[in-house]
Amino acid sequence: MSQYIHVAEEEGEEPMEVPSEDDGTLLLTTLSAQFPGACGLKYRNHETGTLRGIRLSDGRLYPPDTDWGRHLYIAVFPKGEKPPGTTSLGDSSLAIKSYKRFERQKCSDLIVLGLPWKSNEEDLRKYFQQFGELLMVQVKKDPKSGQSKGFGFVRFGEYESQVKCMSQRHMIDGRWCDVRIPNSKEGAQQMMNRKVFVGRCTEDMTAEDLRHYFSKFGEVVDVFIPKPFRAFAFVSFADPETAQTLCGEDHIIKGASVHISGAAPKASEKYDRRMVPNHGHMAYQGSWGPGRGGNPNSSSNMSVATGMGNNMGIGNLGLGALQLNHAMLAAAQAVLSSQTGWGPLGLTHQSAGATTNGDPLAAVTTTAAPHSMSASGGGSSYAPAAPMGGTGTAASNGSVVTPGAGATANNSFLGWGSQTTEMHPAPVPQHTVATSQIPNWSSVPKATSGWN
DNA sequence: GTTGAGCGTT
Repeated sequence: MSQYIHVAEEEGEEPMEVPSEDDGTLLLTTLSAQFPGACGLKYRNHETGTLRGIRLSDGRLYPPDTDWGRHLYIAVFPKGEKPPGTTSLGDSSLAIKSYKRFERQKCSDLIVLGLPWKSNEEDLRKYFQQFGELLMVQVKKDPKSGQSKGFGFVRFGEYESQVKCMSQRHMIDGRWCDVRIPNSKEGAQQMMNRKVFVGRCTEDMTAEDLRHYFSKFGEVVDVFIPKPFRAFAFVSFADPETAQTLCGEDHIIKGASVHISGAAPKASEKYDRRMVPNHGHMAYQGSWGPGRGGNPNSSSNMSVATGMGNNMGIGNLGLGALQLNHAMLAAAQAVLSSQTGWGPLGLTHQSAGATTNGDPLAAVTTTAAPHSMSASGGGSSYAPAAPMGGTGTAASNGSVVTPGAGATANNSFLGWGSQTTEMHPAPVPQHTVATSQIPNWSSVPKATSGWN
């Protein structure tokens, strides 16, 4: 049962409506798309006068009662920090720019899919500058004919712009277009520094145990425990800073001392294809789930296989620590090579359960009203990559309109059917799109971990 | 001059 939840950045400030999912939960990604950096929700309990926290699990916020009611919820930010200044994301202020979180979260190139053949780089720039400063705009073309291939790339100067841009679909020159993180090395790299390797795990540590333990340090977006038991795990955080802070530390979990280090193999400081076995087959392929973002692996291994229980003593005691570490490193490399961060290949290790989405980088699940752009007067095919104009705002672009305001809109975004210009008065909630875009994971080549 | 899921000559 989906509903709109009133959320404000602070008590007394203007609330914004954010939509819940059909199951009544609110995706953290939905929240963070509107409140970048937010890690939770709270509200004032008028019976006690105190603030009450909202339960967060697996990237989902759960309603305090049977539903969210009419409470005014307050976005919670890490360590009490919040972006100073503005409450809305409409303007990219310097204040927000200085907010730590945005310094850590780097922009990546974004692929724009579904462009009209006629759209050129100038068209793209005109449209996308409403989200913020653009550092790059490209329309991929056939070298000979100059004809557009129907997709392109953009890059924003500020992460805030990127998040905002990815939280919706886009009407560009009469077609609905999608903006996604490309399946590139860069994306995998960005994910890598959010993931830590947890060595010396014991078999009684479940994914839930690890998630619960590490949530003390920051939002955990994924826990991966290889099966069968291999005495290590991977924990991924929403904030790379959290992961990096933990690196090198020893922690006691369930009475055992685990060691935390970077998930990327130390042999290669920079993640490099040449270091990865089987790279020819699936390096980076599908590192980012097409269409919906999120993590196919997320919390899908809440139970740990116990088939190798009898071997535990051997692994922990019989072998020397160095050997074990080597074994763990080798296993970790094997797992990483087949996972490449967050690839669908992870599903070969564990069951494909419900996915969560705690990753603002891949936040495409929000339901913000799509913007649209009427066909602006055709310009030249090639727009020089360009004067980085000032930070554009929606208001500065007269050609930007919203469907709700009677602009050209259609319902063809329900599928990739005809992109007609049929008028449609009320846009359908966007989250209906996400489910229609869940890819067919089974089409992905199978990986070999090297340990099985 | 057609087409509509995808992933970038640098």
